[in-house]
Amino acid sequence: MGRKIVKKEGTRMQKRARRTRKKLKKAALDVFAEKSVDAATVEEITEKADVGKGTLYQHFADKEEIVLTLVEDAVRHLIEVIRSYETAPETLEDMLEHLLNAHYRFSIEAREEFLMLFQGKLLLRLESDTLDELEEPYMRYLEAIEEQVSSYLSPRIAAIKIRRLACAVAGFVFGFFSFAMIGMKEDEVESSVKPLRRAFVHSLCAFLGREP
Amino acid sequence: MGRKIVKKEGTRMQKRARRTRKKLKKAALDVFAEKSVDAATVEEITEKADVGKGTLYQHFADKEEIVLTLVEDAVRHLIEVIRSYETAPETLEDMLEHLLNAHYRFSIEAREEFLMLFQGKLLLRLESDTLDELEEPYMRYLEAIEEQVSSYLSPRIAAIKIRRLACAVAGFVFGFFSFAMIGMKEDEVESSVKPLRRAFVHSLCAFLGREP
DNA sequence: TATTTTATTGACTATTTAGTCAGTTTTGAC
DNA sequence: GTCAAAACTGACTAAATAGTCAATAAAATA
Repeated sequence: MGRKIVKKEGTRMQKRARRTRKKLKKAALDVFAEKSVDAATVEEITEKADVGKGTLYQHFADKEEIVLTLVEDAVRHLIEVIRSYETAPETLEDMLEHLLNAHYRFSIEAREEFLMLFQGKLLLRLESDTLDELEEPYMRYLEAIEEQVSSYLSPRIAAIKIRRLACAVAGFVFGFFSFAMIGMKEDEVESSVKPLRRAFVHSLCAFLGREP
Repeated sequence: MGRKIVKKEGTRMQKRARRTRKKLKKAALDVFAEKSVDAATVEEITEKADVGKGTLYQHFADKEEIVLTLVEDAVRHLIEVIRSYETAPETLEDMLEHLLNAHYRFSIEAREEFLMLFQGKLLLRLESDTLDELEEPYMRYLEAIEEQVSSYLSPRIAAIKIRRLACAVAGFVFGFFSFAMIGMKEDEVESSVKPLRRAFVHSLCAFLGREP
């Protein structure tokens, strides 16, 4: 019934709707970064967005859909950051260093997205009663990492090895920050990134350097 | 009021209570391994344990307390595994390899504990509205890793560097498995552990090998 | 066995929360 | 201006869920 059909390419009205949707997404992201997705409530979101509760349901079918939307946005953004560099890295080592840097930048500049993405609930799903629609963006993310490194590798290198590399990169970044947030002060985290990055990059190169 | 005081060191009755408590803990662990702690319900737990709902509240003050208890148990168990070896590793490299092995064994042999421990919700808490009582076991865990490696290191080495190492180990293990569970098949995960472990251990040694 | 103490139970309450919908406001068309 | 369409609203409903408590069962004691 009340679905938006008619008209077509309005201006004022559509602009308003887009603004509202944006406010909702921003508010939801903030909430999801603080609490687990399960613990967050729809009213927290709409209140933070300063809109009525019903408005959320005009823009999203249910809570699940806004989560999915935000995760997809965040992954798209992260992939963008991963793919962006002024000059293409020369060597595999440089590329890996770029990848770790990119993740670090992302964790700083898009803190909320980073926190939301890397809540384990989203990752460690086994008997997922929730659709694995949510896994799909994460797979795209792994594939984006693989795409970046694969051009530096002999095409003879086994796909599984590249997959391992991607898991190692993603896992290390995500895991390290998780524990660093518990065990370190803010500034210690920052100063830890550089030396560990070098060491980790070296190990990954060694890993790939062996037989294909 | 209804608190267990009197008597002292009963037998039949206390045994029964202990059995019930054990059933509750086992059931709760299973549930928490599958769903996020937030999403799990008390009735799911008591039903799985095959006891009345009220029984849980005789053994635990509230949901929070059973979570905390389980996390503490699991961390104690993980630390035990980390500390156990027939012959003490000779070198730092061996010790690091042992640590990664221990984590892998733990993830297999105590799958439920592993999954519960490494749900991001438990890790990535910032504005924790929940008490940071939950963080304490994780800190103990980091410290247990530090304790293991520190005997191989010059006492002049900076504490922050050891902390970084611990975060790197914990983060890598936890993060790698999280992503591996999405991106790999069961058997691929297993075969990926060994080569990555070697590479990672090498890099950590290199990391510590530099200036103290 | 009769009595007391402890453990267990599950119906019940109070609260929270996802999702709805009739009514209101804003925008657009004429 | 008037009317229609779209966006927004928040009180409301239905369902779920944490936690309680009077009643019951099991065990210990005398």
